[in-house]
Amino acid sequence: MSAPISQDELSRDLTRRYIVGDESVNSLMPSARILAEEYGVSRLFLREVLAGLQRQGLIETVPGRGVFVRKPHMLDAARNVHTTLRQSAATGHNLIEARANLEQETARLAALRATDIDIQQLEIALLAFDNATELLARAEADIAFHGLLAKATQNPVLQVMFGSITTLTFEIMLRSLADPETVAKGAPLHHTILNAVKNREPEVAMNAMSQHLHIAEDTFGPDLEIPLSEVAARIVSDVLGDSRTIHEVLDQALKKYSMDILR
Amino acid sequence: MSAPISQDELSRDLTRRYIVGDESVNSLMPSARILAEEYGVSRLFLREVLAGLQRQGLIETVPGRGVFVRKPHMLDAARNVHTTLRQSAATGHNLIEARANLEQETARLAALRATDIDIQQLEIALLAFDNATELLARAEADIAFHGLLAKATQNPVLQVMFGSITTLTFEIMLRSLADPETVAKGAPLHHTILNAVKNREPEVAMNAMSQHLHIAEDTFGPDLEIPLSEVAARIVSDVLGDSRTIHEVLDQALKKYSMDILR
DNA sequence: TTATCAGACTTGTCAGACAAGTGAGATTAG
DNA sequence: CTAATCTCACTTGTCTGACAAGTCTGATAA
Repeated sequence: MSAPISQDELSRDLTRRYIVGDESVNSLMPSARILAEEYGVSRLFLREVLAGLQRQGLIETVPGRGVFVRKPHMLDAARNVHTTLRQSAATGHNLIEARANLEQETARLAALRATDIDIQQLEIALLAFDNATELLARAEADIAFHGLLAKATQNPVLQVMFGSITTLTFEIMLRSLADPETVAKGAPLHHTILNAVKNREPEVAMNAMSQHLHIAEDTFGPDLEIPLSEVAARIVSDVLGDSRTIHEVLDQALKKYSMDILR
Repeated sequence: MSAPISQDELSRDLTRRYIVGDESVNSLMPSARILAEEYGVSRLFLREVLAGLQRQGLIETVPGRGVFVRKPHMLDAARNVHTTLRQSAATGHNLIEARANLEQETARLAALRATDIDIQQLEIALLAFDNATELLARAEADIAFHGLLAKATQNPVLQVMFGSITTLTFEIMLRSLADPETVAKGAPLHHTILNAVKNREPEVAMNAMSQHLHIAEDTFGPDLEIPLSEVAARIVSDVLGDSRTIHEVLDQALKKYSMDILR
């Protein structure tokens, strides 16, 4: 007589057995039917556990094929954080304040630690930003540039912290970058930052980032103090329509610029 | 003839209908049977959608009672981020670097904006920290103190960013606070920080926080450069055993100190 | 007035079934 | 012999109907 296993226990056990170390990534787990039988639970019960693991980005279930082990992506975590932020009363001012602190340090550390590959990828993103004619393409290149800087710090914790506000940041970029004046004033600072990273000048990179982030403050005007949730919802539906979610767009954009952070 | 609704669409529609604004919090949603019938989907399908909303902390299903609307808690987001961090190669050095940047700014802003209530709650947490005899109790008070500082910034974005590394931070605290010397050196700085907050001295608060965070660096020694996931897993099983998860403990601890951030 | 209890709810779980997608191996046409 | 096709055994996704367990309400009885 053994007590029935809980979802949490089963989840932990599956993780221990199949999701450990990098060598297990992309491997195929036993089918849900077999696992359910093995643990003496119904397939439905096991499915709920698998759904939990999938939301954490640990696995991916493919219809007709099976369950694959995956390495969690920065954005897997970001998705849920975004919900919390959307429900909060956070304003544009709050976001800029938080970003300023995080990204100044990010720029500083990137200037100290960026690898040649990091710099190459930053150049690609920056070129795409300059050449972009569409709002969406410009925003994609912009968020990629900032994300790649986070990657260049070589610090996973900073990357995840940046990831946690990435979706909201992207939404706000869609607003800022619609204003030509903001683009005109902000674009040169991207180059200043990248040059400082190349020349290993942490202080220069940090200051340029500070200026860059505070440009948005001017253009936002009165919107700076109203909840971002309202602003963001309106922008997203305007730019994307109802076909694609913000997460899908963002996921695709980051892949495009080799932003395989933490993957 | 209408196309069958997707989980995402249903999720969004439910959110729009029942989970908007603060007045809907704690309200009771229609039963799963009724909702399923209304949308023309099976109860199972609707359950999966509800499970997704529950994981985001937007609702809470109570057996025998129904589905209640909830406001997402800082830790709802933290749970998933923690998974990503655990799977990453983050080291103690990475965490301290990220915390130093975030929490120095947090201390500075708290000194500028803390309300009387914030200060009262900080005092309670600090008193509990000083009087704690057990390791777990000390860690609970410690994480609460730092979380309350984040709350005192009045910035939801900073709170969520702190939340995203709270679980990992808590795990590491369980290690640091086991060392008497670290406790002896760190404890006075808590008082320095709180006094600076009371006296509205942002620079003093920031510097004290900086010192406080870098004390841990000395005690970690060689462990500073090995993946935190290994260190954390060992500590947690030692202190908690297998009965309670780290999330349960943390959730309870934060409730104890009125850390109803974002709730 | 108070205590008890039956019944009508709720969510959680189960078993069995079928649809849709995938892939490998057998089969067939060239 | 080669290559295209097809069958079939897998996979996950979903549905239906059923029952257990918890909870609340209101009628009933002491």
